[in-house]
Amino acid sequence: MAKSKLSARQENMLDFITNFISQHSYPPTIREIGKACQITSTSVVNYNLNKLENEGYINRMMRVSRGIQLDKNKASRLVQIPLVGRIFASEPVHFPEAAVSYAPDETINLTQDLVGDEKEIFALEVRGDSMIDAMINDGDYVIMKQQVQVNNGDLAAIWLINSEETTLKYFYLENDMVRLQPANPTMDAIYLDPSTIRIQGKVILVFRQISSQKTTPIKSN
Amino acid sequence: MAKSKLSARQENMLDFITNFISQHSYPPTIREIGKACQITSTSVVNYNLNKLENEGYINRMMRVSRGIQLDKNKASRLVQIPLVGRIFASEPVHFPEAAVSYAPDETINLTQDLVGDEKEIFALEVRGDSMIDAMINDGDYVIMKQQVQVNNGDLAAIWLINSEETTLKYFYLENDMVRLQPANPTMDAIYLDPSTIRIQGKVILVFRQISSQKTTPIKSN
DNA sequence: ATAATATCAGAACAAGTGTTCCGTGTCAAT
DNA sequence: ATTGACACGGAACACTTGTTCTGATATTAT
Repeated sequence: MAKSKLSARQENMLDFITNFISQHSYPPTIREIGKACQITSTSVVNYNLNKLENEGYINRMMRVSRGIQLDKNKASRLVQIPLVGRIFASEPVHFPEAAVSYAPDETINLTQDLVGDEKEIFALEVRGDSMIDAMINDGDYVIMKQQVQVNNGDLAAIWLINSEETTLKYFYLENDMVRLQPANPTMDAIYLDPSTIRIQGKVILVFRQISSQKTTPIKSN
Repeated sequence: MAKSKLSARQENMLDFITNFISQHSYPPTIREIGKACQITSTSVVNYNLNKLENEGYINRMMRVSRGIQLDKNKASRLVQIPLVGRIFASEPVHFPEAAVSYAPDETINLTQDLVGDEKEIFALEVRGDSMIDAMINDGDYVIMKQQVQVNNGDLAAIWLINSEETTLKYFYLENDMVRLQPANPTMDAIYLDPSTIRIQGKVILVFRQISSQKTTPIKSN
């Protein structure tokens, strides 16, 4: 019932089923799933389909050919995002070393429809009020993808070399100058030479937990 | 390939298939179709499925269970709407007598997704500029359903008893008074006592043929 | 190490399912 | 009346497909 991490095989199967339905508009058979996922035995496919059903990803109709329904509410898979640290204005974003397996103390669980198919995404907790011009408050969580290049219009994490601070702003490259546009429309953009910044990543999602326990503090400015 | 009128049985089947897919998200089997449509023989279902495929309403995958695809471009059926006359501002809408079979000289062919599932709908050609406040011009076609009652917000054909004219306006019943709102937002609504009007029908669709042969005339007012 | 559990493969079975063949009845045209 | 096209029903066939059984292998906990 509860969502848990799927095995690689189950993930593979769910991928295939989703694609198959969107291509054919009817679900695949057990044997079609097996063939696509390199599973020689129908019983193994059946076994993992039951797992997927117990986890709530699909519904199965007993004794009905192609009797698989994608549970639309749950079909978007759980994505476990490692919470790798905190983001301060006063220092560059610290991503963990790539290709190094590590055990994150904490993970943020979101659904795939929210964060998309991006791989290697990280969650960071925002510390301080310095991101206020990105409409991001102290305590917010930022889901980012580490990359040294972003597209125009992306909300990017940028290390300002001269002032030695990290900022989150919308990135636009215009005539060899970089325009950094705050998310807050009342604030002005800043223009910088590309050599004075270092792109650290792209923001995929920002969320804020409004807990009922603590009243939301009123910012003094 | 070309669209033609479906038999009652084929229409019934196509209805069932459409509903079945939307309910189950996988297509029905031949026998499920037969049972739902009171067809005892699978061969007859197969026979009519091939007809539906030849007419372009569905695609079939040979030897595939539940291998039916609704051709989304063609699945919306052709609806033949009898053109029963013209609509003048100076006289009530003249619908043909109900329960009397008649042979319309002309029919308007539209697809079901445009006009919905309503039965007993008629096409009327608009004559004169008097419907201009409903954004309907001379020569436009109006698809209507005859009914003596409409819901608030419906675009209704209304016979004004006192002034002896037909008008097309959005209908709102407010505090025992009827507000007739022109489609043209620059024009004011009129308020009438319900006893002074007679609802004749609900407008389902309005369309205008812009033929390349004649240039669209510029209205003088 | 040992047991318990999870995952897997192969095979066989029973039910589901599309296909095909044959015959009947209807209807319009000749 | 005869023909032909069309629609239909019944039945049988062959293939598809979900299910189940047995046993092997891998993983984890004690």
